[in-house]
Amino acid sequence: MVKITDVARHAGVSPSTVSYALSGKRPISEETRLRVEASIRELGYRPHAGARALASSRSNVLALVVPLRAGIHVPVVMQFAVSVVTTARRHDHDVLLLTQEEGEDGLRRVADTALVDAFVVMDVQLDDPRLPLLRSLERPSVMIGFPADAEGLTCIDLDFKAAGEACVEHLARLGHRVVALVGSPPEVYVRQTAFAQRVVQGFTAAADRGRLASSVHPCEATPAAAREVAEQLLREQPALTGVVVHNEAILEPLVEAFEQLGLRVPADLSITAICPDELAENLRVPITSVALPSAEVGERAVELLMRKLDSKTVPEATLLPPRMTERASTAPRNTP
Amino acid sequence: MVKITDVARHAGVSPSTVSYALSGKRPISEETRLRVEASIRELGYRPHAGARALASSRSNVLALVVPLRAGIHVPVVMQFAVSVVTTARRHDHDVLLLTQEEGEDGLRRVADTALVDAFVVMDVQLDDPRLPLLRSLERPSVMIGFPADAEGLTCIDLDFKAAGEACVEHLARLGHRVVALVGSPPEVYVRQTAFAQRVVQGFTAAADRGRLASSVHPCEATPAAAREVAEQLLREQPALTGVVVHNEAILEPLVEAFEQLGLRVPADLSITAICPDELAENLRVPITSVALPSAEVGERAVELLMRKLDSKTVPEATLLPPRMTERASTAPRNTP
DNA sequence: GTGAAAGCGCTAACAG
DNA sequence: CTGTTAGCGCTTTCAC
Repeated sequence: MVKITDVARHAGVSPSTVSYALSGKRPISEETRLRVEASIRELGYRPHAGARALASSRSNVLALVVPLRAGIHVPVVMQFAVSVVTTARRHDHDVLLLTQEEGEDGLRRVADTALVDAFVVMDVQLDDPRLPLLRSLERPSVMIGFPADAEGLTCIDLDFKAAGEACVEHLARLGHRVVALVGSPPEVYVRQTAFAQRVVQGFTAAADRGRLASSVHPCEATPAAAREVAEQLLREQPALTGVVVHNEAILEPLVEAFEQLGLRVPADLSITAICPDELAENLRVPITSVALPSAEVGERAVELLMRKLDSKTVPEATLLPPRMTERASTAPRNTP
Repeated sequence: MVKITDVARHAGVSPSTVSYALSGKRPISEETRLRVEASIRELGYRPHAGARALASSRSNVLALVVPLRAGIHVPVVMQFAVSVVTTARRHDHDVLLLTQEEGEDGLRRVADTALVDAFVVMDVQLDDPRLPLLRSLERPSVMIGFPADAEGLTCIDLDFKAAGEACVEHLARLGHRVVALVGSPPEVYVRQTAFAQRVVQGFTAAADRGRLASSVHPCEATPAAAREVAEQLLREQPALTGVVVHNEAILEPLVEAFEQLGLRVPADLSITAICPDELAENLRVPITSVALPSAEVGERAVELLMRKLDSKTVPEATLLPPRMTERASTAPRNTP
């Protein structure tokens, strides 16, 4: 294994000069820097991560905490993860994957052993049990999602309330007067996951403001459940002409179910969704949707974390504004 | 931060004794061990990961290499990942997430910096460009999937050939004589991913052996593509009564498409799949399937890796035998 | 069964 | 602008 002293000798400088040439933490003359860089390349030198972590008390590793509870849409989680890794690498950091089997102990463990420098925490609940720990840990963290009390924490997410509002307002503009929200599985609400609730808030507030009749329907993530909800809606709300879907897993079967029940989309029923663009684009009827910007959220989360690691201040709350794309699933209300 | 010398002082022993009490690498008297353990607990001592890695040249971190190419089913990848993390933790290891943005350089980097001790490599292609590197790296690796030439490597996967055979044999036993395989997206075959090809091999071989008429149909991972394949099959193979599906994303829409085209499952058409049990169970018509044992593969992969890290020998190839579960989607051929 | 001490490879004062 | 050097906290010979 080639080490820093080998490089130093080869370049005719001291180890500290090599170290500083690498870190840029003090000025190095153009000439020696080039010589050091050449030696590094020639010898194929790679600094030992452990030695570095020990000497600098920085591991350059972030922990990504992925609980993977029931009712979450896995592809979205994966997109987050990929974008977190990609962005972390751009900042010369690696990513340690932490699932929730160990619970909060896992967080404490990797923090206490100095395995990681900071945390990206996903799937945050309104009353998340990890909050006290994250506040007490001496390492910075960024949460993807908002708890009820975010005091002293850094959070980022799509503005789900505004997303819910945007969907309703879009339908209202098209003349729809009776709308329904088909939401996440019941357990997601029971668990008090913030984002699901905020969609409901936005949906309801916008409907009330616009004097639309509205109702909310949690829905399991199975095609069968989707069909049931479709039937129920038709039965109980015959005047319904606008639907907002906030449940990736059942978007496709729900649309199919409505059509099988004799409703044409968008002629008889307008449908909008809050979901990844990729999903909305690829259905048989492309769906007007507010994008779930997983990649952007992951990227921004890591960038916030990097600023915190540099002891810079960051906003406590970052809400990404909803971005709606009109596709083939919404149309003006068919007034007979 | 509490360190090993603090614990040593508190317990009235030397640092090395604390270290050995922790690692068990040399005998410690019951009495001192208990005293050391008590001190550790009392002081809340956690060994510094970097210091440990530096002194022992073991980081106790595995790299999980997840390429995330097009055409792979994300939930399955996630299941692998979770099971890899869980099993690694059981063996006192953590998991670093490596996507393929960096390509092979990423592997080399984390190996050369001693960030990780070993690799779990997913989504292996028949002619995988990472193979030479993995062979040359001084760190052990286990591949999930089989390349064309696995010489000198350790591989594990479901026996996809046997899985393809099992599906055909099941249909043959039920009296079906004309069968089709609806496979993965074309890019998966073009890329020469081993598992997709092996399903085709097994499917075709078993069909030939049983003198069944058979055909193979790659299919994009979209509902629209599923509908097209269904229509095509009905048009071109009117005698078709048995279908094997190896494409998680389109299983549900394909079944729906067949039924909308007037075929009842299983009365007119028997369907079997190679997919996660969870998917097969939750369709409106539960599907007879060979399980994709993601969790087991991930677990076994890590266990192989642990044996290699202990310099024990392991089999080069581990093929998990297919396990078929009969559900509601297959029935004896309806002989009019 | 236990202790002393020499590193592991790097960073960051401190010194010039 | 560069070199010298003292650790960072742990493991592991070597010695008893």
